[in-house]
Amino acid sequence: MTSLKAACSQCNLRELCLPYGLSETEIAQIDQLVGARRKVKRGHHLYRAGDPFEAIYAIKMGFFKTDILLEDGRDQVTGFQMAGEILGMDGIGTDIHTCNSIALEDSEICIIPFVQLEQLSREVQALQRHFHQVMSREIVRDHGVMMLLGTMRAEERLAAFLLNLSQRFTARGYSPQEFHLRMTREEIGSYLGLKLETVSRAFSRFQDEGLISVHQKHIRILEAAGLKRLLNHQPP
Amino acid sequence: MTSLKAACSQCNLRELCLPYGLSETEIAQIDQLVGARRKVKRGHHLYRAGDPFEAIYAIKMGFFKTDILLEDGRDQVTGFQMAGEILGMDGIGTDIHTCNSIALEDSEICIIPFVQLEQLSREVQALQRHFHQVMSREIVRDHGVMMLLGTMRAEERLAAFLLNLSQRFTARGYSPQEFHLRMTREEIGSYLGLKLETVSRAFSRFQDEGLISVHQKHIRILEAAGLKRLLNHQPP
DNA sequence: CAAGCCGTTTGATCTGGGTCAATATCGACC
DNA sequence: GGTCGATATTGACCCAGATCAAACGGCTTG
Repeated sequence: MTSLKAACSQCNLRELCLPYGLSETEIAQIDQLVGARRKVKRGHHLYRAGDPFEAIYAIKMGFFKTDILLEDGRDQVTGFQMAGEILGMDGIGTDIHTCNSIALEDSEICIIPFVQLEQLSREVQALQRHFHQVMSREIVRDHGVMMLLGTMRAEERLAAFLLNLSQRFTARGYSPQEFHLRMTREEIGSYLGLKLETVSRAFSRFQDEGLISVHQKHIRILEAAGLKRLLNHQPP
Repeated sequence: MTSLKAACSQCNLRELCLPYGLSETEIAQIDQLVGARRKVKRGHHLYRAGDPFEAIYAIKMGFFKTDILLEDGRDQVTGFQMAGEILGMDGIGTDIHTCNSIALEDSEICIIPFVQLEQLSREVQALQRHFHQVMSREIVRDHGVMMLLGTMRAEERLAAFLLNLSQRFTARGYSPQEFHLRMTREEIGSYLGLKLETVSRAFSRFQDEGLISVHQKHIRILEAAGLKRLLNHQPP
């Protein structure tokens, strides 16, 4: 575990991340707060369900998934997180993490000790506000996933998933059309409530229809409008 | 709209609600904060998707559902809320509510203006802490629903739903075995990602197996252990 | 570069829950 | 107390996606 001192003030993600909307002087205060950086190798846990909760984490670079494991062995991926996004808020409620957070590629995160975050957000109103917004957005995102799992058919789910990834990559300065998936078909399936074969078939069908091109984990979106059309169309 | 002054200090829900864990003097401060009570008649909205966000709401008495409506007409119930629970946190992220909140029976809520809540929680650490816990628990609850929608079969979903309701009624001093559902089969189905016929059939099957007795909206749990067994069993 | 091992694709078949339809029951309102 | 619309139950049939199975491609590793 390497630990460089983090510095939000130097970070090009600050407009996507926790410091969003803060003034220069306020960001300087956050620099104090953010403890250290930590590297997490691909496949390693950032935290596990059951771990005591001490901090939330901002992704400096890399890609994560969170999942929940039931006693009977079934598991569910609850989210994929990329640079600038916040991990660990599941632990605040009970002081114990309730899911696992696993790096899908070699990653680096900033540790934000929670006691100090609360302390500072009692002093810096804009920070308090923004932290509440981050939590609320997580709730709204989860509602979106519930919608997806509860009402959409397989192809709609995958289309929604691809468009969501595309949009998030775009916000980070990458191409909206072209990206490579960090997760396996099985992980996508778990997130979308589908089996990996169904995910694979849906990819193939999208490709046949000329909406995307797929080669393994490499995705190119050829016709975003076609994917969007899938979403707003009622199932038969 | 009737508006009585609320008084957390007098409220028998305070140990379930926002004031949880606060001292007498701190609760007195909350009394200042909580604006007014408001009655919401059965079938009426507390707020709608698109409404500007101004306050969160604590349910004083009654029963609510939240739902999301897609442009194409599909909708999904995202939750059912009962006395002592908090509504409206979906609006914090964007300053606009993202779902509808509808009373399923004549209800009464306490209005907690959000600006003032943030103000006071900058001063009262225990309040800040608890509010963060409430939000985090909402996230964890949503993960549970994702798990349910993503990995469970129809009967498991319904069993989980009944046990969850039972547990929440118990926490409010009602019978764990006997309660009446405030929502229709269709609303249960929407929440659980099932059609109303499937919900109805699952109820009938539970009744045939002697696990519960159902008469319309009246439920009596006869063998909670049997329902729990359904949950921890892997699907074939 | 051969051997293995994942991860992925594709085909064939099966099934849980959706769909469609008919009937039953309840509660609200004249 | 009778009518009507909303809610619930039950049956018959069907299909999207699961399951089972086989083969393939791209890596890592010796």
